This record gives sequence, C-alpha cells and structure tokens, in this order.
Amino acid sequence: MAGDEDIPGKRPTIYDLARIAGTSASAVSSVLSGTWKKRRISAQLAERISRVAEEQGYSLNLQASLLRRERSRIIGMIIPKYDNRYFGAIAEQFEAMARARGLFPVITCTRREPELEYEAARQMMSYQAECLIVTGATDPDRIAELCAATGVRAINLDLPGTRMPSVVSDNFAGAQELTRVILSRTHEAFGRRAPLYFIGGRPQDHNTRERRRGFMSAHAEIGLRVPDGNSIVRGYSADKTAAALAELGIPHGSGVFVNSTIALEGFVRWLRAQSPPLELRFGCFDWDPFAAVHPQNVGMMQQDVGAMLSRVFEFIQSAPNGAPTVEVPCRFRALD
Amino acid sequence: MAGDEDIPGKRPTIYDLARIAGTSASAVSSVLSGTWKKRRISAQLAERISRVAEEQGYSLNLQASLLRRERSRIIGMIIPKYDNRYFGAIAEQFEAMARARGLFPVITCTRREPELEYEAARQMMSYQAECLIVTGATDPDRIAELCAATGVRAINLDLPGTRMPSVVSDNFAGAQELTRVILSRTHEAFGRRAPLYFIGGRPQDHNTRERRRGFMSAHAEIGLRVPDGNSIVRGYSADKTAAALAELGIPHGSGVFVNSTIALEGFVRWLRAQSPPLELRFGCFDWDPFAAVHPQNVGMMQQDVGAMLSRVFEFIQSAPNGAPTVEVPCRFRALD
DNA sequence: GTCCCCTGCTCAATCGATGTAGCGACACTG
DNA sequence: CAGTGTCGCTACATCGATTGAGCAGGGGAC
Repeated sequence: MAGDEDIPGKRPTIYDLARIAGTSASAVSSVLSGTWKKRRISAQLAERISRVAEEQGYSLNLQASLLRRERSRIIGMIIPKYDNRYFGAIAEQFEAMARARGLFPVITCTRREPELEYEAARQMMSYQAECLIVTGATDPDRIAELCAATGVRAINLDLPGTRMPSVVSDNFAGAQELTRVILSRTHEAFGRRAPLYFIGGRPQDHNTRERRRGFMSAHAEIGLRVPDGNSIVRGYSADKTAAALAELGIPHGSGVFVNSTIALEGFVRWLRAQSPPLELRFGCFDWDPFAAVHPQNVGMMQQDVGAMLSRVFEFIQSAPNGAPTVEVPCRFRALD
Repeated sequence: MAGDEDIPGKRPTIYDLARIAGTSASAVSSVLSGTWKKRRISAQLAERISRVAEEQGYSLNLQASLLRRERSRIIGMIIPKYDNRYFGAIAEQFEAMARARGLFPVITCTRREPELEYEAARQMMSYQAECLIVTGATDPDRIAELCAATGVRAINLDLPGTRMPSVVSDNFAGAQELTRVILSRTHEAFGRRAPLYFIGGRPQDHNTRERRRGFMSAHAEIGLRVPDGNSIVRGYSADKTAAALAELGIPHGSGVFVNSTIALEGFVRWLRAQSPPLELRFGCFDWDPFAAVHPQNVGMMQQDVGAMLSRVFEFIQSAPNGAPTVEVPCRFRALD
C-alpha cells in the first residue's frame, strides 16, 4: 500500500498499475484485455492485477488502444435530424444493433447541410471508423468518393446513391398504396372523386420523385389526371409548407397526400387555423403517434426501420459487389 | 511523381506525405495543424505539403493526435432517448452548440437502463472526454462517482444529482402554471371545478415529484383537495399508461395533467379509442407539435432547451463550487 | 550431466502525431 | 575572421496500449 500514488487530475495507465502490482505493463495489458490465458499469466497474478485496476479506478485509453490495434470496431452514422420519429428511431435502433454486434456506434447530426455532412464524414474517417452509414444525405456520392479515397466502407440509408450500396424504403409501392387509401376514404366521406394534393419534400430528392410516381400511378389506375397546381414541394420545412398552403386554397372535401412528418407539422398547423373548420382527409408518408390520432388522418405509411437497419448490417458483414439498391417494404397503418 | 505509392487499403500517414514531398514528418504535422508559421516553415514548403496531402486524400488519425495532445476537446453526452421531441431537441442543439465552441460532441443513447448508462459513461472516459453531460439519468450520483475517480467533469441535465452541478427546468412553477390553466379551462368548458388527474412519470423521479408538488399547490390555491386515486404514475411508457387509464375510468368533463409526451402518447391513444367520445380537457408537461393541434389540448409546457444548454455550457467553461442546481423557467404554450 | 520442454513472466518495437531541442547555412557586426 | 543572430528545417522522445520475441528457472528424459 506504500506505492499508491494518487496524482489527482491524472488518470492511471497500465504502467502505473504495473508499478503498484509489482509486475510489467504487458502483463497488465493482457490481463485487462482478457488475453492473459494465451499469454501464460498465472491466475494469481491476473487476480492481483484486476484488483489493483479496480482500486485505482483504471479505465482504458481508447486512443492508445485503437492506435495500436488494426481494427477500431467503430461504426459511424451521419443523420440529418434527431427530433423526428423516423430519424430518432433510426438513431436509437442503430445504436442498439451496433452494440449487440460488438461495434462502437458514433452518430452525428448534419441538419441537411451539405458542408456539415462532408465535414462530419471526414471526422468519422479521423475517428478511424471502419464503416460509415450515410443517412438521408443531400449529396451521398460526394461522401462516397471521400470514403473510397480513405478505404472506408460506406452504405447509404434512406436516400440512395450511385457509388455505394443503398437501403431505402419501397417509396413507390408505399406511396401508391397510401394514395389509393386516401382516394377511397375521401370518396367515402365526401362522395366525390377528385385528384389529391401532394404536400412536402424536395423536387430533386429521390424519395420525393418515387413517391410522386406512386401517387400519379394510383391516380392513373382510376383514370384521374392530377393538375400541376396540386403540389407543394418546397423542401423539408414545416414553416414553408404552412405558408404555401395558405396561398394554395385547398377546398372543402379534398384529399391530401403529405410527404413526411415535417411537412405534416406545417399542414396540421395550417388546418387547425382554418375558420370555419375545413373538412379534409389526409394520409402521411411516415409515422407519428400523435399525428395518428388526428380525426382527419386516414392512415400513415410507416417505414420499417428495423428491417432497413438489418439490411444495412448485412451489407456491413458481407460487402456486396457494385452499388446495389435494396428496397424495403413499408408497413401501412390504417387509421379508424 | 515517381514515389507515390498507393497501397489501396492503407491510409497515408504524415510519414508517407513527408516521403512524397521530400521533407520531414514534423514539417508535415505543423503545416497540417496550422502551427507552421510559429515553426518557421517557408510558405513554399507549406504549399507543397498541402498539395501532396490533398492529392493523397490524407486525413488525420485522431487517435494518434489525441494520444499526444493534452486536451481532447471531446465532450460527451448520455441521453435516455432520441425519438421524442424533448430529447431529440436536446441532442440536436447540444451538437450544434458544442461545435460552435470548437468542441467535438459524442452522444450516446442509454434507454433509461442503469447498466447501459454506467457502461456508456465508462466508454466516454475511454474516449478521453473532458466533460460529460448526463441527461435524464436514473442514477446520476453513481456516474458522478465514476467521473470523480477519473477526474472528468460532469454535469447533470434534466434530472439533478447531489454530487455534480445540475441544470433542470423549473418543474414546480411550470406544473403550477399548467395546472391553473387546465383547471380554469376545464371550468370554462364544463362549468364545474373538480380536481384534475395526474398521468405519467415515476414516483421516485425528481421531476415527477416537483411537478406533483406544483400540481398540488395549484389545487390548494383554490381550495381543492386531490383524491389519492387521481394519479397514474407508472413509469415512462405509453403502453403502461394506456393500460392503466383503461382501469381508472376518468369521467366526462374532467381535466387531466399529463406528465411528459411519452405518457401523452398512451393518453391520446386511449382517449381516441373511447366510444362514445369522451370530452375532456388536458395539458401536457413537454411540447410536441402534433399533440398541440389536439382539440382537447389546452396548453403545453415547453422546456427551454436552448436556455438549459446555455447554462450547461456556462458550467463547462467555469466550474462552479459544489453541486449547485440551476432551475430554468419553462415557456407555456397556450392552445386555442 | 546434458538436452529439451514447459511455465510464467518481461523486453522492446510499434501504431501516428506532436513539439522541444538542436543543427547547418548564411548574413551581419566589429 | 571570430562572434552573434536568424532562418528553415530535421531528429527524437513522447503519449498509452499491444504483441512477437525471448529469457530464467524448474522438471523430466536419457
């Protein structure tokens, strides 16, 4: 007990433990990393070292450890938002699934800013991430290039790219089904068949294009043509959506396809402000438990986050050839 | 151009760059870290090194860099959930504010599991985090002890502890105000003054206790006594809340205080399932934009995430004495 | 007694970046 | 031409953990 030196601000290293336990740093390292049996350390010494480490409140210096090891087991994810049920669920489940596989997840939020996406990806390289999941990126191919240059494997999630494997929802089929339901429920409620309105998303964005294609296809099935004026596609922003709706003037008895909960936020705010109250029927691509109890909501298309992430981890374990895009079916949640 | 060796899976180091540029690793390091002017490197050499680094797609090995430096500038946060507007906003704003201050945020989600909280905190120590923000932890004092042992500064957010500085909402005043509004709006709507119901939270949790105190106080002000049976406090779970509500049997014309959006999720699900429809008035401690358009919602008490995080960063910059608890006022969002 | 093997450890090189100390070359002073 | 200073760069120790190589000592075979 005489040699224990507790320099306050200084964290103990394996050299400190070795000195205190009267042994070598190698022995300490192998005991604490669990490889001591292969290295022929006696159970007695292992016991002593463990006790000293416990007493001194030792914790591994990951920086030093990772510098020496060949594999970091770090897996990075960049994601545009946290405060939204879809991306929140992705982040939360990704962490849990990564941990369950013995990997160290590191997530960072890029707020749909292309520069921040790029910087965050660079930072993941610096962390020595072995793999990077690029979620909802505005320019996935630029990041793919960065990853290719440093030899880091990358996978797109939610929004596909052309240079690395992608896992996305089956946006076309989901939108088609959702559109059919909104059309029929609007018909039931108001007795007329009119083309729906399409609200939210970005014109150039892959998901928005696919969903519009499904939306159009469901209209075509029943011989309806959608006028050009029936769309508001002004980006992922609740405020812009609400402002645009005020100009559009949707008539009583209409049906509305809302493309994301972000647009839906603007939509329900606008809808609530109408006086006299406006009777509509709407459906939304994406799930939210509070939006689900709105009386005019006829259904929400929930993206299957668990299944998508499973496919992502399959791609991680066995790298595919080329840059395939896998589409995962959505689950429709009918309301009422 | 003859010496460029592009070993595919291998990332270039400063030694590779030095060899290619015909200079030393020290020069490369100082140029890339921006300290080259102090080290008397000529602008010409700096230019050449930068070009080579660019060409080779060099990226810093943070592990090696941090191992050598005395400061990591890493700031950790553990948080119970992502997919909820309150915690989602905390995570998102924390990252932005940390970056704006030149720090590297690392967040991890602990799902209110005490063991995972502890493990995650250990991992933050291993990352050499200089500071740890402990958000909504079930046992903050245990983590405080861990941090004290390794000399890492720690701050509680949302839920206070006794061993490190804490930043929390003014739950008492917020709950009191919210209760007053629900009481008066229920009176307006149904003409009777009856004690409210209190739904959600954990009995032993500090926030729940404070909010119940505010709730009780607002009742006492107008001479109302709250019966013991008017509470459902069974943890942060939408399912348990919905199940308990089914047993409780809240009568038509009642007012309800919902303690968190997680409980609210169960509450609105239950409410919607009632047939014939149940007319109530409720308010919620926490903000959610979709819940805000519910016709029976009279107001939501929004926690001031920006202000709370500002206080957290103040504590980080100048460590306070002892373990003070700062209370940040909430912002009431009246509805209708 | 010699050879060999096994046990239980330690030594020292290594990962990549950083920063102090110092070296060679040249200019300028007196 | 010795002495001093500055410029522009390089050498090397260092951070903490990992791991292949190797060493001392004891036991058994012949």
